Amino acid sequence: MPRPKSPLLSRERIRDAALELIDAEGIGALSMRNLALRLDVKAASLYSHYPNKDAVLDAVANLLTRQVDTSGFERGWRAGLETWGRSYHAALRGHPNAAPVVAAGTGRREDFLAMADAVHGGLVGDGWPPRYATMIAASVKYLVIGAATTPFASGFADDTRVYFERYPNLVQAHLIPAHAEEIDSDSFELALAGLLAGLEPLHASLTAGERRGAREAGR
Amino acid sequence: MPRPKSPLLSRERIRDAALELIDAEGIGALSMRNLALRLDVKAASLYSHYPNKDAVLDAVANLLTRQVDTSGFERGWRAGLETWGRSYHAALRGHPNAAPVVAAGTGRREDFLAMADAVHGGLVGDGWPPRYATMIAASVKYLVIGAATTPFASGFADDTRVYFERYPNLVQAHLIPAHAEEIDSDSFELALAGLLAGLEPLHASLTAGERRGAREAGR
DNA sequence: ACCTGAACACCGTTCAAGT
DNA sequence: ACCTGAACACCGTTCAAGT
Repeated sequence: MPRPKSPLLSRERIRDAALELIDAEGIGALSMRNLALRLDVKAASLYSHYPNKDAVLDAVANLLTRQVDTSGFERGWRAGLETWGRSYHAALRGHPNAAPVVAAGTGRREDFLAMADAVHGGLVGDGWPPRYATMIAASVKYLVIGAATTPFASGFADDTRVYFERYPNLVQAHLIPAHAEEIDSDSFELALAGLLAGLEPLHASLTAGERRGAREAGR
Repeated sequence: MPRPKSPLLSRERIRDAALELIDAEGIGALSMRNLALRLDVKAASLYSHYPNKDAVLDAVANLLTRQVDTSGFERGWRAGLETWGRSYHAALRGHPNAAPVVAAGTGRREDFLAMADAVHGGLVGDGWPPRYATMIAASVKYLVIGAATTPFASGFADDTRVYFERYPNLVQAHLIPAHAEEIDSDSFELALAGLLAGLEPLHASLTAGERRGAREAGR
């Protein structure tokens, strides 16, 4: 049945189906043939809408990136980083199987660049010199990506008894799967809070004159 | 030429060749057929030494994990985390193409568990309650994995002029490829220093009595 | 313009066969 | 025990053909 009068596919439908497939069966299950099957279509048809598989993955990554909130910088650099970090983290934790997709190849994705630009602007706008703004944005991103792609507690074997003899220090609550998610989110919050607390004196040590100079040079 | 008197392959030779291949051509180039080619052998031969491709990748990950130094905790929790974080980061940055391999599936790898156990023991031994030890170890791991798998500056297009119009805030030094590596390592150091500085008052707020109690309950 | 069938060059893995 | 050839069920991608 070639060339139906109303198209069977669209870029959005393909992208959404790809995310569903990743959520349900993991990144390993996302093949062009498998994706086509889900859309009641043949694999070759997808190439009428995306040039290749990577482009489909980019569309998924952009979709998730657009959920990230960078509006908090209106209330200062600290509130901005908190809002950004938490919403970024939440977007990835909402689709854990897709997190590595979002983490990869960030540098040439449209919506990632828009996000990075907003964050950098927010930091420079509240007095951080551009070079610090770059490093601080990178730091928070490291935490988000690390937390989303390798949650600490998950991945341990379900049968914790295996560990008892060889790894005495690890036999703690964090090996109990039921606590895993809570410990992961608490760890992210602790790290974010710790980092922001550690940056506070650095920001304070910038004199009013240095802050103004940084703001002017930043644009 | 089946069954030579002295074996052509060994687990170590296969694992080392896999790392070389990943370093030279990236993770995408590591196929069993390609790996076998490099060892002057057929793909099926590899299955006499490893049950599957994942096991080869685990061997590579374990090799890199064994380079990580957890001895610093003898000089206190802060020195321990610095030594651990830096050596972990350095091990992954030395093989950037392999970093995602090390990041994945950590929970059931022998050498990762030994490392995590040493870190946890070092933190609890210097007064952190077990639950905090878990979260702090997770935090530093997040930074290391995030920094190693998605270096901030890399991945931007070489031609930075593309960004000028649309992303005014991003047109800074960090878009210059020559500075990328320096900014990445500086960012990691800033994040680690910030996090440790932020944790200091938390550790100090634990009274001597609470510290003793934590140490006793931690084993 | 949009979908299909068939083909190409790849994969990971298995297994009987050789020594 | 260790290596091979051949096969299986998969991949991503291309392209002529159909309407």
